[in-house]
Amino acid sequence: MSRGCASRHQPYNATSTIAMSIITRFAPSPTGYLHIGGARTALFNYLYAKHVGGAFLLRIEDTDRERSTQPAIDAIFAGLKWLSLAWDDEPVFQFARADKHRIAAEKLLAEGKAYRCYATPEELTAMREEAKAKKLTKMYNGLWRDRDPKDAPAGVKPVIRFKAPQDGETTIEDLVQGAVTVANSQLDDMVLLRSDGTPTYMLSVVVDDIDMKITHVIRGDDHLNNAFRQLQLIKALGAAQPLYAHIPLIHGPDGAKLSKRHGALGVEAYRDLGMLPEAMRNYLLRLGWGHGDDEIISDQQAIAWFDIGHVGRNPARFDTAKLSNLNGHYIRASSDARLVGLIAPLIEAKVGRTLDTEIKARLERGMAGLKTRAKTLIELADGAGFYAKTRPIALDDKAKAVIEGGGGALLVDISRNLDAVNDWTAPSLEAWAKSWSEAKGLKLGQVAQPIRAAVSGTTVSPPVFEVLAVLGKAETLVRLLDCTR
RNA sequence: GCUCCCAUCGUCUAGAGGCCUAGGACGCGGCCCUCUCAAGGCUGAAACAUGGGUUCGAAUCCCAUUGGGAGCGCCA
Repeated sequence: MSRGCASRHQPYNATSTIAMSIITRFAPSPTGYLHIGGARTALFNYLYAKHVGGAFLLRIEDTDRERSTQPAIDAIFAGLKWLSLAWDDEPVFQFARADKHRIAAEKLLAEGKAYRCYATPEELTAMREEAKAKKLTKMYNGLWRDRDPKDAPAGVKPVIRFKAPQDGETTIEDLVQGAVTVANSQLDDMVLLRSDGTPTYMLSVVVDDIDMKITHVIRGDDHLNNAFRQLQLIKALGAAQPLYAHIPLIHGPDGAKLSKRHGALGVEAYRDLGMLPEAMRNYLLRLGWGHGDDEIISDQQAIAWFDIGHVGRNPARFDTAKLSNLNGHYIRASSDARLVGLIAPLIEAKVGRTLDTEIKARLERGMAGLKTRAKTLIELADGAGFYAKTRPIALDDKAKAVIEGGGGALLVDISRNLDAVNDWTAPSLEAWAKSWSEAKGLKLGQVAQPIRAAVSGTTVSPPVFEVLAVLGKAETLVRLLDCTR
């Protein structure tokens, strides 16, 4: 292939042995549902791993005991499964690995690469204010960095801080952003172990990524600034550094950050909105990544084509209209049987009873005409409702107007003549309607609309003669007669 | 405020110095098809943020400006 593997920023030969053992990971914190940005991050990690024949791992970052919840963990699993983003191996739970993290911190302490800090919250606040006044980025001023531990105040439990390099600079060769350099003087000594002995996120991520042998860290670019500190830590721990790919965040339709308070729905919300998982995947893939003029991209193609080099560097806005369009495409492409299975529960909830096999068979026969008219499964279920309703069919206002506006008067005549039609197929019903309306001096629409109104209860439906064929002669005639009374 | 990142139609994007009179898709307008509504086909309007360089040549490379975004916790 002429594009793909050799990405623009990739600093190594992708065909080397390293490509044989690529491992990516998705590492959400279970403090809420799997939101749309997380889903895309997971998708990119999954696709890249599959593209190179590597592994895609899942790690639940549940070290924040206050905010992590089991329902959130379940939601993440459910969301990934719905999207068919299957992870390899068992998920890793970060909190369960706290001992490993602590040992790493103690190792650094023993090697003089970390130190105990006894600064009080008041001192920290003062440092922050001083840093702000001096127009500095960093906050911690190294108060305990070189102080003799003997000076430690009694009764204060210390945190362990990383002794970060103070001179020089740190550069990340980011696969998406390119080389990004920051002066070490901008980075302060981060906390590794809290005073209660629990590890912080920075330490846990680094240790886990090392132990899980992660080769490619693909995540939101809100982590780009963290990457510098993490890289320093990795070096201090003597581990091999991973390759980073910081992908831009997804914004809301108005360009503002997509947050939980600002329209960032969980993937299950899109499922409930009637979106198909393959539409979601296709949409998310195209948000921040492109492959020439291709828009409709199958899973197989996505795996074959996905490369980090073509991930865009600018944030993308979430566009519901395009998602809907894609969803409509995938609904049309779905099998009739699958769609019946997906909308049956929705229809059942609405009509208040279980659909029997006869109704389901009717839905399947009518599906070809229904599915070109829906952008979501909700719309599909709405449009299919009349096939499942029991008579007499309730008419909506527009349908009522058609019947009462003169259409109803034709129905007796129509039903009597239809009774004589023996070849009950859409083409022959249409042929009958054309000749009958011509004979009566009416336009086809003047005949078709009253029939549609009576039979579907609405003024919008699949082609009406197709509907009659799907309904069958008996059901059609009783529905027509219902409207003549 | 400080550090870092980003900038092509309204939106998602193609673009790797000459293939660009800037392509595709969604959305929007028109036409066709037509029993309604869709789908489909054809078609129209619509963008390289601004200013300087570099170069024979810049959407593309460099700098500045402007505008967005992210991060600056004993959160993750």
